[in-house]
Amino acid sequence: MAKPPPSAVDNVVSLAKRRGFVYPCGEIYGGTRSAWDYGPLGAMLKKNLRDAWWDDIVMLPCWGRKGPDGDKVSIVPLDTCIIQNPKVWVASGHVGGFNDPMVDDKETKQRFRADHLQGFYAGTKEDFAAMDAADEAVERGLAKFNVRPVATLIANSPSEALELMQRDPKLIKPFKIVRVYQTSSAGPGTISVKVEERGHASIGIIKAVEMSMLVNEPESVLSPFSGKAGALTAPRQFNLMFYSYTGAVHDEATKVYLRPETAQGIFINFKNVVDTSRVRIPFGIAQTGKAFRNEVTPRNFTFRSREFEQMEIEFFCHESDAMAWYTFWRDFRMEWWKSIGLAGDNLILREHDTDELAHYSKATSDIEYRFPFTAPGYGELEGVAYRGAFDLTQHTEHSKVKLDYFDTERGPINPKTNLPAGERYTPHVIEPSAGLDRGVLAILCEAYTPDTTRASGVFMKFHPRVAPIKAAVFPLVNKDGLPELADRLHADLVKRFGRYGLIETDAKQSIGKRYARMDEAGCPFCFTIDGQTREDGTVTVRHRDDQRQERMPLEDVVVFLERALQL
RNA sequence: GCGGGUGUAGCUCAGUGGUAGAGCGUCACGUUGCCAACGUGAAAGUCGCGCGUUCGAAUCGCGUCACCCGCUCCA
Repeated sequence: MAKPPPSAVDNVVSLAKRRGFVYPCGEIYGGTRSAWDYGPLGAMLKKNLRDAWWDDIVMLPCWGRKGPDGDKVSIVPLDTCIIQNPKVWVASGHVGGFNDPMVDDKETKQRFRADHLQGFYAGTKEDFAAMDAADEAVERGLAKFNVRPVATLIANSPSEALELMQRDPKLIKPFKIVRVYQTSSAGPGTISVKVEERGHASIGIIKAVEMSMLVNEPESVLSPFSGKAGALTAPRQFNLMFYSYTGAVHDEATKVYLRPETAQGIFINFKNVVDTSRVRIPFGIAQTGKAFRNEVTPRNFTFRSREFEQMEIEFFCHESDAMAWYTFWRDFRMEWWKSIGLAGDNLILREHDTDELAHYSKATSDIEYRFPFTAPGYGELEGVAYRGAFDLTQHTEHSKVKLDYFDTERGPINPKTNLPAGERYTPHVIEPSAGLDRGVLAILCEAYTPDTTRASGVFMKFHPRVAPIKAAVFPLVNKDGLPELADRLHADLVKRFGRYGLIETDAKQSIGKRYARMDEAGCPFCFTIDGQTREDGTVTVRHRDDQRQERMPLEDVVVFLERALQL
């Protein structure tokens, strides 16, 4: 069959549906393109991951660890609107940069509008041995020159491109334009010229690079920056922001955008936070929330979807300390992902090359996970970017509101007071920006552990901290007073741990089947009440990962779980 | 968006023109003595959707939608 072989991610998708982690969105109406809903266990898993981030960033930043300045890390939370003043997205660059078909130069990382590409093509000197032959060819209307690409220019039109070439002949070296024909036999919108190449005459044409060429034969298009063939990506529509309208009248004046990232809500509230919460630089602002991007091609299960949740920190500091904070955050965030269960070789830290950086960034690294669908490559979980003062500067320019900071601990020492005179500056920003849904997906993929030796054939090896089901209590058989004992232990555990996750109990069917069911749901511990429990008050705990069993007194169960769940 | 492929029960799939199927899962009852045991029974699909061909379509044709793989978006 031509059907593609089931991939590792297919198995994860299948289990996710079967056990209620992830459902296709809008399924009963035929689905919504690449959108997914979280089922009971998935919603729990996602909440646990979000809470873990919140706890370790906002409640006890970096586990109480000290920053590079020797003080404990200071973070305050924020929760800003999905729909902001549209000017926010103009200032951030999202409106201007993402509404036209764009092309990237893969090598120089430069981006420009695809419809601004003008190509210059020339015939070979063999075709036109003499100047006169060239004139004759054009006059006779021989449209089908055997031309080859010489250069690509960025200009609004072929005539503007011609002007550029005439002003700067080096652009099309070694060709020289010796005559511009008034009419072109090569079609409308095309300029025909006579050129000279090292003494030989030839014909040249200037015309817009066709979109279809960028898509179908990128090798025949030269980069306007490097001149290399095939260096450009296909044109892409970057109208990535969703929009709507406020009020009943729908026109441009009432148009609003759904945020494509939560970060801008933080930047525009920088002054509010500084003025009202007694924070002092260095400090960070943290926020989780949904963001929306009208992706051209959402794909790979929940990896790239149009609606996704972010967990973002904007950490503000003085420029002189920024690199130290960048390194600190990069390393801490990597350590954090390891701590919640992505501890294996599938997680890597990748520092961006200098030519890969955005123009305003001095350093950026990605924390990447080797998903089944990216293997042997990796997909980004979190980006840690040193963004300089770019964002605050942009918003200052557009809003005319100064987003700077007066630092009383800096500046030259005032000899009279023997205190620093203070320094006013625009803070630099380190941005650790993580994808919550991607984190959940990575955890699902990492946890998925085939094991042919056990009945379920697979188990979900969730770290206890994020596992949706924290524990289960089973009577070995559904009689002889065992269910009553199980109910009692279950009630105790629910009372103590119910706020952190599900505590299951089940008396039906064989014990093996119930263990198997918990394996697939990723429950780390099963406590089983048996005949011996009635005699000496002990239960067995069954460990999910190695199926090991140990016996412990009933009264030790709570402490055991507290330790295992890191509470 | 382009190219290739796939849509049948919760999951995995069989069925190629003639009454809609299996395994697993789910639920109920019985049984049970530590890893999906067993028995009996039940619920569950207008075969992705629409139009066409045909006496008759899950099956053939066209269209459409969704998903998967490749190119691109990088939270």
